[in-house]
Amino acid sequence: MESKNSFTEENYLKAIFALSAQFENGVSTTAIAKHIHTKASSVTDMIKKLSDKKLVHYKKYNGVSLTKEGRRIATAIIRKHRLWEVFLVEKLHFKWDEVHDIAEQLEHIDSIELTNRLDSFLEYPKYDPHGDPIPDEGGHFNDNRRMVELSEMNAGDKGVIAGVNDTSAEFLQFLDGQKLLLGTALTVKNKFEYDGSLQIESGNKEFMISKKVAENICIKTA
Amino acid sequence: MESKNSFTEENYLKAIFALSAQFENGVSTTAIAKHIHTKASSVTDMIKKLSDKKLVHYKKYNGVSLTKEGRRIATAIIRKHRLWEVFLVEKLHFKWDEVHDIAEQLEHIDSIELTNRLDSFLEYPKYDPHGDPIPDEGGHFNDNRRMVELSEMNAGDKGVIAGVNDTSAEFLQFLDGQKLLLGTALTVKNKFEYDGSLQIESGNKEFMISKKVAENICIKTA
DNA sequence: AAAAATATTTAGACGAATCTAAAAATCGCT
DNA sequence: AGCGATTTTTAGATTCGTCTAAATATTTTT
Repeated sequence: MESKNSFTEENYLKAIFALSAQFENGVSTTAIAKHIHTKASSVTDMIKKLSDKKLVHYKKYNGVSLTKEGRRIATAIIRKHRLWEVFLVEKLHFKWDEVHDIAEQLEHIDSIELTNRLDSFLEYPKYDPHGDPIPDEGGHFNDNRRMVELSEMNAGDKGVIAGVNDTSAEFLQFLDGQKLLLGTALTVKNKFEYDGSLQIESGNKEFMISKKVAENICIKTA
Repeated sequence: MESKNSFTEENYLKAIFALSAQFENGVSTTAIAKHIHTKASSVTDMIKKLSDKKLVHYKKYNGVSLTKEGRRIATAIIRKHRLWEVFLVEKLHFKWDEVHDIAEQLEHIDSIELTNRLDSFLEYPKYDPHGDPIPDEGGHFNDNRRMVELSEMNAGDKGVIAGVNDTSAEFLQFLDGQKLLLGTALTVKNKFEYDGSLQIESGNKEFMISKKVAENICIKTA
């Protein structure tokens, strides 16, 4: 029996999933609070509810992690979010930095049939417009690519922009202004060790990128 | 300043709009309660809130009607609902009787830009798969369709059942048995001139209708 | 190892949306 | 006009998600 989780519960599960990548041994209350812009006490309350529903493992003062069922729900939401992003960019011609807020709403639409038909309509895309892999119906992320941060690359290396670590509107607009779009091919011409900045060639232009920016650009390398 | 109405508020506004067609001089509390499957006391509470927000006109014991702003919001939701229904049927190949529940969710997605791009993607449809007119961005329903008797239609014509000439119990029961209800969309597949009978497709079924029956069914056609 | 700083949980309250039960107003009928 | 039936509103309780403030546990520093 599907008991129909609220949007709020789904957002907590999604946040815990996202943070689980960084905090391997249980996600902290404050990390979640920061991530969803709420207070630690609210997080504790919600975690208790999710724990009662057996969607998270929880022991007081010990951090939280998803159960199998919790992970299933979280990946289903991510699948929906990313499929809708593909739809918005490829069919409705939104720019890839405009779609997040809308997808954030669409991801909660509850219909497995809809999700699978959307997947088919979009011809089973493997990656969303930000370069993030789209899990299959079973929740599996099949990403065979080698992704490195631009900051890890060296002079002479080539690659294609396939994602970002910072998804804030400011950063995305900055990239857009620099014409650093997804799928943009680039070559590292030079790396300056004293401040970690990189000289980049893309298309016919050359320009400098700071270490901080380079750490937030993910490159798919051959 | 858009103050962001809750899903619940939006559903009340939609219900009041729908019921306003029948109950010309103010919609009753119980009518709304029946329509949204809730209790009259809940309706009274919500109406007070909507009245405070100036979305409905309300005087105790006197029924309720939409203000200009309330009507604007209601038609915007109907516009979204019907556009999404077109998307689900035409692009994702749902059948027209499967889409209501999903559209009921999608209609609350908050993005004017999304709605207008969807409209454009669908090539500005005038009617939804149930034959109901889709209002424009200004909330105007431009329904130019004529009412004709089914017997006047020809092969290839599409329309929606909008009335009957014969109101006898026998005839209405016959229609009910054939699932030819008000609002049912249908297509004329073939017309046989020697007896005036028609081959009709409705939903996923096909069947024959005699000239006599066809003369008593009124169709709204584009 | 004790004190200070930080993280987490508890306690208590609030607004939203709902319900039940009861009171008040209106309607319908003779 | 008045009485009963129906409709509508009020009063009070409940659940959900949130908050602040205070209490408790853990971690860091000295």
